[in-house]
Amino acid sequence: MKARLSEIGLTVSAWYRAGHRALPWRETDDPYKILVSEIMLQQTRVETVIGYWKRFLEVFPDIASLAGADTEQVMNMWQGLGYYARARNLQKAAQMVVREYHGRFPELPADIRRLPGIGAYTTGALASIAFGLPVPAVDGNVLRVTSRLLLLEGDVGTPGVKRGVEAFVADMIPTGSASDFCQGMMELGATICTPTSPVCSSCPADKLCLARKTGRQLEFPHKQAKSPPVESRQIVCLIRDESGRILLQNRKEGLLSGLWGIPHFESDNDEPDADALMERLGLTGLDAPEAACDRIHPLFAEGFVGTVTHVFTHRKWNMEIWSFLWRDLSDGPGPAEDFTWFAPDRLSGIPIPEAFRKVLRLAGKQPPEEKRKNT
DNA sequence: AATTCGTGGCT
DNA sequence: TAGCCAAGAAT
Repeated sequence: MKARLSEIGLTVSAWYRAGHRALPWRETDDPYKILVSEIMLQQTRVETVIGYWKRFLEVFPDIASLAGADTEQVMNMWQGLGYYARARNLQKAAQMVVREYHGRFPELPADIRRLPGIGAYTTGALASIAFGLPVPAVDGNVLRVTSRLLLLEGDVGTPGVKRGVEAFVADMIPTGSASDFCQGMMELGATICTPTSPVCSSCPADKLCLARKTGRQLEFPHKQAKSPPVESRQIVCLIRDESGRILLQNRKEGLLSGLWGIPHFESDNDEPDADALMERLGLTGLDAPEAACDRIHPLFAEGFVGTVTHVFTHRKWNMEIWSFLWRDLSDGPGPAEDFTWFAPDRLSGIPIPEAFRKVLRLAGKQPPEEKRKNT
């Protein structure tokens, strides 16, 4: 078996050396820049990452600049990329490298693994790509490729099977070619050994693949189906003041934390519930359910704007947008501390997730803002 | 082990 | 089109 694994490793690394896609992070040997690419690439497509990676490194060209940056600006560079905990963990990792390793990126896999946001895969990727160490980097590509090559019957979603694959892959790594092999396995999965239509006739490991030999390529990898997103009805409250500014909340935890959001709450009622909105805004000094339409109340309901749907990995928001005017009634109470008023022309400069940008576009509070392109 | 955490492209 | 999926990690 080991001879077989070793032959696969030599074949894949040689294939990678002979030719591969030119990706920008393959033109550097700076561990920091490679780290940024690896974090961005987690569960994210290459084409999407390219533009973000270039822009990010223009603003944070080295690990010290990222460590010392304003977190809001880091989130801003990440806006639209998703999985925002990655951005906050990346900055924490940068700060840890600066503080505990004097800005010198740690080479020991055990040290790399301790950095926030870096798990088994990213540790292997950095160790092998940036430092040439023989450490397995098992991502979704490698799970698929390996499960096909070896006809692995286990569910690749389970930690046990994944550890088993790591052991197999570790025995594939050719001496002195850890980087080419690591990237070769992923390149193979991304360009040849694809999920639904593998091009086996072009595969360098054609003769070594047990799935190919038995015509069972599409049966692998085995994985259990994910449960569909849970739907909910969200009442989204677009609140502007008399000077046209919009009220946003800095989200502190859970979904979309670290980004600015439009005040909203889950509801199954037909009309927006004034009590729920008051509670959402932290306005405990006021009462009366009818208050949202009362003339002496700061919040004046202007009416229904429209609906927006947004699907997250495991949630689906069916948003109903309602418009309110916040009237300055001299001494009245204001929104809670995590709320801030923003002029419409400031919205393009702060991190706001796609779900709420859709709402802003619907309401015409923000220019359509051309989609970021890879340049 | 099972959930949580975004977004966009593709079938 | 509704679901699947992408260079996963944290809890």
